Amino acid sequence: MNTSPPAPLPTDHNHQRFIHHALSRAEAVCERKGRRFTGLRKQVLKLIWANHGPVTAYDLLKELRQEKGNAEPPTVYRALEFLQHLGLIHRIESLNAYIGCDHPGRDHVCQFMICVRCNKAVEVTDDGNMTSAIQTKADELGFQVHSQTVEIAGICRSCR
Amino acid sequence: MNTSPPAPLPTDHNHQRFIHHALSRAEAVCERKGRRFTGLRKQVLKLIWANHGPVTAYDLLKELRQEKGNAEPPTVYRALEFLQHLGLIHRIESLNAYIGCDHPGRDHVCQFMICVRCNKAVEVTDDGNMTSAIQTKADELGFQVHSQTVEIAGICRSCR
DNA sequence: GATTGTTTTGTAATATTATGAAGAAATACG
DNA sequence: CGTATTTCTTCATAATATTACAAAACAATC
Repeated sequence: MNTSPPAPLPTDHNHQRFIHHALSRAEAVCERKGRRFTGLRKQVLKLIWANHGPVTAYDLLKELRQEKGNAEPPTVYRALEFLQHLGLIHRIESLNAYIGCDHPGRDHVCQFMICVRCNKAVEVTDDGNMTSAIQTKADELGFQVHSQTVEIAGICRSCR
Repeated sequence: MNTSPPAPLPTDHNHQRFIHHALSRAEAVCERKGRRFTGLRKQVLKLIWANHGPVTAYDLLKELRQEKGNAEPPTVYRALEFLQHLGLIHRIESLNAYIGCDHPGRDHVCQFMICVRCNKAVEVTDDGNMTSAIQTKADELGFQVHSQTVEIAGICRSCR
């Protein structure tokens, strides 16, 4: 008879590794920028990655409460703000939700394809087309770009 | 002595005409689609145009209350939803605000340059570059686009 | 290893944005 | 007309986000 613990699904296992990777990357970023990667911030980032899609601040708040008993909105919002500033997560405006960034570090414009059916969001890496289209328009208008939000809603391949 | 009423500033005058134009355009759209352009909906659309930039639902609620005494959130939100569905206004996700659409009627992707200093938002007409960049990416991913949100934040020419 | 200044976190209160549900009023339509 | 549908009002509540201030943790220096 098999007494070993149930093997985690491969995807879960991968995901665990993925989370771990994200966390060490985050640690490195903080190090480099001289900011503190405190327990709380790490915990919030971990929760964000543990969810497979965009999570709202209040989702995180609930989970945080389960893990550490107490937590109020500012706690979550502050951690989110910190992580966002360091480019470790992105906010998805059209969902009021947050998601981990696949490739923090380099400055990048960030664009999402968001499935209205399964609620997954994938961050798209721009070849430069989108960015240059935006830049061209901005130049025409004499507009100095600070940041951009590109969120495409639709149906993803697996939900079709 | 001059007893005539103070002449409105040209810009205000233009703006009045502009509002009026927007309203009749709206009326036409409703007609064409067989929807009712009720007093309330007209009033809300007028208020949106009367503001020179993006307005929030609760701004509109306040103004509505001043004009007609009573009004509750659902009243405003429903009118907004109606107008949005008909393409007469757009919602700006990053501001939780609404703004009149310059060129309703034809289906169009919609992109905004939003000034973080003066809060004005201008709707940019895409030459197709942006749209095609997005479409290309979507095709790559097998993603079927429903709608897109492109919001560029920065400093506009006159605020530089 | 105490002191001091800075950053981070906790907590309570409140502000802002948005939706649900039930019934009344207005309108369309046979 | 009568009746079906849509729209509007109202009250209630949910969801999202911020302010303000106190306490705790930390880091840097003496």
